[in-house]
Amino acid sequence: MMFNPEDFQKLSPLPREFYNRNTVQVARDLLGCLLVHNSPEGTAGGVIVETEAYTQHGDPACHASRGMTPRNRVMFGSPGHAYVYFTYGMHYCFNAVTNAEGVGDAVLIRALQPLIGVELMQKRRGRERLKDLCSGPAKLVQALGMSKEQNGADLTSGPVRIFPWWDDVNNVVVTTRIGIREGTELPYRFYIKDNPYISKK
DNA sequence: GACCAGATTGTCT
DNA sequence: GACAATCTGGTCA
Repeated sequence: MMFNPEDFQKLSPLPREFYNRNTVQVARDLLGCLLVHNSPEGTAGGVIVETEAYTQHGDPACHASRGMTPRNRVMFGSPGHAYVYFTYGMHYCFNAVTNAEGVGDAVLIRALQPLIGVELMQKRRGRERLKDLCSGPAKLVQALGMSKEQNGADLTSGPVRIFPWWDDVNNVVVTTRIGIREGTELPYRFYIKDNPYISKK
């Protein structure tokens, strides 16, 4: 597919008001949006096809559920910023901070459909198949070349941005979240039905 | 396909 | 000291 990375630079990123809403709603609405990272190595990105909501109130799986710590402090900051955390001794995961400032909510981006900078993502991942590039929260962070450097980045004006992309996202599946021990009963995971690039059924 | 062990270290109790 | 919003490569079917 032909694609000029300059093209979407002219689009308007999702405004801060988009993120300053109910977190579960934002998680649903982020499906079909385009996540892009502009790095010195080049530009890479893809369409969001899987998300999970984490809410500070009534959600024990949320990093912010037991109050502010050095790690989770950006979750309590202004919405529309990146929360990138390190886990399992080797992986990073990317979230968008949501809801009002001071609340402590975020949406975990779990999978992308690769679209921009595919060659660069293949190189970073050491994998050829498109399905192996962004089909998991730590995979997509690696493919996009992100790390703790992007923690706290402004998604409306920084090197990491999210744009409206697909107009009508239908066939959204709502289910329970993956890889957590508490809060497993909450229906906070969203993915696009039959999309081949999600992490797991 | 399903299931499982191992990797590896920042973070919090 | 225990654990973690994961991934990979192995086994078995």
